[in-house]
Amino acid sequence: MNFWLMKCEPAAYTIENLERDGKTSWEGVRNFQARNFIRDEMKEGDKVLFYASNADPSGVTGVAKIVRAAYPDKFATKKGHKYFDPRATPDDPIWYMVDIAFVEKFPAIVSLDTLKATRGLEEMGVIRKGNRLSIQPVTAREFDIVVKLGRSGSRQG
DNA sequence: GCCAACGTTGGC
DNA sequence: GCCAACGTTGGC
Repeated sequence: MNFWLMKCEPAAYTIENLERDGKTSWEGVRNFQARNFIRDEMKEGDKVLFYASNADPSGVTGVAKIVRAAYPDKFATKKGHKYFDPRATPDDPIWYMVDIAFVEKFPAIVSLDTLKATRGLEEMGVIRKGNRLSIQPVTAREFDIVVKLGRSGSRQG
């Protein structure tokens, strides 16, 4: 099983939205590195740290899981849609999406400050300056540390 | 809202 | 294939 961190701005979608919806599709990834993770490595059952970006504060708000592995991002071929990409065709969809389901919401956000201050998370991409990748792999150990922090409801770790 | 960092595009 | 310009991300 693989572990991931997926970013989303609260203005677009939150862990509360996911709790309400139960599951959702994750379309609109338009970065090749992130696309490759989705297409080649994400598998049903993989666990996801749900990260709120551009938030106050930014941080991990809960856990989700992959319930459907990569399939073509249908919005890429939908003319007029904001995710439309004229290069995408049914034969070569270019972009892929997955479905994720709600697992748990943390009692308090694990803020970026906390992630940066926590021993064992030094290698996480999300704490590195300038890393804008919206989908990042995390190790099982990093995943466990963040989930423990989240369940404890501690802001300081 | 600012702007640094970075990925992508396109002229050459 | 280089690299400047451009657009986007995302912390602050």
